[in-house]
Amino acid sequence: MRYIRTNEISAEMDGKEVKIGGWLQESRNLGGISFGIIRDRYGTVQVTVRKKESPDLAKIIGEANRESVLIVTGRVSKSDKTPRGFEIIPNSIVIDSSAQSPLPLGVVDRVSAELDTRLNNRFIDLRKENVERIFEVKSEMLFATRSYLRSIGFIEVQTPKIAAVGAEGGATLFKLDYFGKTAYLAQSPQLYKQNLMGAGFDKVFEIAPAFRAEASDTVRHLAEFTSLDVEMSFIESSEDVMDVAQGITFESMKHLAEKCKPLLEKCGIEIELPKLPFRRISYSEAIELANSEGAKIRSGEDLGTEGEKALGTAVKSNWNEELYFITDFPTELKKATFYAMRKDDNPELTTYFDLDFRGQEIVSGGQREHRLDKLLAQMKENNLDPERFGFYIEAFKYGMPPHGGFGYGVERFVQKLLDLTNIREAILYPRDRLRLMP
RNA sequence: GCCCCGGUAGUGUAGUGGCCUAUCAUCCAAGCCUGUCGAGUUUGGGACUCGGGUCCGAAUCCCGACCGGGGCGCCA
Repeated sequence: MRYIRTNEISAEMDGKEVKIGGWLQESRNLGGISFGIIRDRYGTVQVTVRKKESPDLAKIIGEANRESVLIVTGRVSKSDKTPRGFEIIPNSIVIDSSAQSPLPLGVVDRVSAELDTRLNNRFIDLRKENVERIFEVKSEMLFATRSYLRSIGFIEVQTPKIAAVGAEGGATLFKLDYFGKTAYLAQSPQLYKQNLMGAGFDKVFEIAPAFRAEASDTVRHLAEFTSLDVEMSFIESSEDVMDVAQGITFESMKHLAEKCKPLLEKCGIEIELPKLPFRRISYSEAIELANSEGAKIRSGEDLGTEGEKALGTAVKSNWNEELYFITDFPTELKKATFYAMRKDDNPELTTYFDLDFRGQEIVSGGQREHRLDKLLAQMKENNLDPERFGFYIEAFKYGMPPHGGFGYGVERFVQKLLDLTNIREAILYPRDRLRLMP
């Protein structure tokens, strides 16, 4: 007999024999009757045992520790005394895999646990319905993203995660021994996806881990995160690139709002689709807006965390919007981004933008400098040796189209969308400065 | 890297030098109750991170170690 999932059973199946497997969420032992609640990823069902009729089965339910895996075969019985309108009257209950007691973490206890405790026991934490849902949302978001990008002609690629050079300096690179040579974990597919523009792959995207050895210990940083990278050729300006970042965001939200209603209901959130196009706010306007909400940022200064948050508040109160671009970043602030194209008519400004969601950066990108002489000059400003970037530079010598792209923080999007206080909740097994296990 | 803060049963907490034989909830165990569904009810169980110090006396004060949380810088 094949297993049936809890969501596949209904009151209409009254009388039918079924086999279910799941975790014993709780058992209630009353005078002459016992209830066992069996849970799988889809929900719960109640198994009801009358002690007089089945003393042996009542004993098994009573003896099984919470969270043990039970296999129950029995008959579906229509009942108006249960929330789902039916229950299972078992003819067999097997404790297939017993759970030790006490549990390191309760799945349905009426006390919360600290994130650290939860992460230390992540496999149990993930049994919680509201925790598991986060990853369903993430999965749906990536599904919608792939569908959208493919529908507008992008192909999905995979670039190396072990590399000899990083895109931005060495401070944030994880060093590793590569057959006696020094290599690094990729902090970004930046150089490779640009290289692919030279190869003629005019629209590519990649969804892959990126590694940052930043000593950033915050609720929005991870040492390993999922980077959604896009790169595209023959663009007129960074506006073309922004449209795609906007499209991914919008289509993901639309997919969730329209195709995943039960999931969103379970998450307790409602998605209000953002207006298109997303508001474009220039860097200098952003400072004024942030300052109007109490930030104290001088012109030319970086917005900083405080400024970003204040800007989010300002945009919300002025226009009731939560997704917006910050454009025209000053060259002074993007100096380290040697591949960023500066505006031809005003070299003090770059073509770079951020996409912020409720006061937090989730996307960063822009048009790249594809003209070799300018690129080399910008590398020189950063004291970077082009020799070290061999394969990257070579591609610019043999026909490189105008192009641009961005990096999109998948966990950051999920975090903001679901209003999670810590980004670690948006990744199964977070890696941060202190955590390498599990 | 810098700045703040914390570590008490399995989980989450109360506790600011003697009233601590350490609070409450959850949890666990046993009992009662034929329909629970945050079940109810009775009884019971379980903890001061480690090392040093101050003091008549330390969960409480000091030092160190280890572990963790938040903020900033930076970024996705």
